[in-house]
Amino acid sequence: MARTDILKKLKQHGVMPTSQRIEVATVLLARPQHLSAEQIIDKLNRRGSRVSKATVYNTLKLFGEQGIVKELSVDSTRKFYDSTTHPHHHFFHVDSGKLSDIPAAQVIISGLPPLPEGTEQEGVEVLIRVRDKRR
Amino acid sequence: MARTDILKKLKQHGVMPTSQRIEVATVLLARPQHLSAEQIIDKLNRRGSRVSKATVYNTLKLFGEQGIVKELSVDSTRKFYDSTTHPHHHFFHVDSGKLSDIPAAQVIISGLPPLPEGTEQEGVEVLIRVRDKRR
DNA sequence: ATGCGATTTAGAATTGGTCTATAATTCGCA
DNA sequence: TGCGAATTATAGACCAATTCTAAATCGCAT
Repeated sequence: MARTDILKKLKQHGVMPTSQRIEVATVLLARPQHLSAEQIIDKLNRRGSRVSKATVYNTLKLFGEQGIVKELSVDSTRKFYDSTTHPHHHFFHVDSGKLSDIPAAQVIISGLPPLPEGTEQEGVEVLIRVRDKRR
Repeated sequence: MARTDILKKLKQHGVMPTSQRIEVATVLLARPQHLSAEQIIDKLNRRGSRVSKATVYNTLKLFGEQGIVKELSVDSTRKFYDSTTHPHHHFFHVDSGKLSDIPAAQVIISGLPPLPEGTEQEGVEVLIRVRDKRR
């Protein structure tokens, strides 16, 4: 994603594009991927960007709230940040801890009961837990 | 769940029924529910059972491994322990942090892609995120 | 240049959970 | 019934991810 697109995206979502936010966005939005905060910090350091840990966390939280990225709670030891925000599902590889995407487009879930009284739906997530085939 | 049933269940799953394990099982398996470790510790204390924090965690982990309860990672701040172990899905109420069950029986998911190469399926979880209806 | 709100920062604090070393309990068995 | 071995329980130290705090810095309109 080009720098100008990043800038546009931040503005579209009402986020002031500071240099640290641009750095974080550049790393995470580079491609469809799922990264933990720690992985993002590593990548930033490797690029030579000096962004503090606190800022990375603040920024990721802000991006999540503004819909620039999607927070995933798959593994209770850490959060993942997904650069793909449109609805989709995941495979979770339990041996490696890695996620991969399942496009939501053709997935149909039927036979669900009505939502609990007084609630409205916010999202549906399908998680398919897979492991290395043992033979 | 009566004490004798608890005893039977622990034995069936190859878990030696010590008094602490019976206490924890009694609290969690009382009904279909989703409790965090902290909630379980509270309930134990309120009943007057003195079981250490470490033992509660050890026990819950053991129960999870032996299929007596199911560990859920829905909210990345903590784990939930589900007294219902047969396959099913969940509503997650984002405002209250509470879970409720969706029987898996009649839910059908179609249009899923093949599993990633070299992997086999371990489980499927559908999570429907709901919030209070705003009007 | 100056002031001011927003942002960033280092490091402390918090939280959920695990580890370690010790103490207590239980088991197999003579 | 009693003893050593093995298993389990415990307090408290420890750990990793994340959040908080309070001070420093930035961007920019005056």
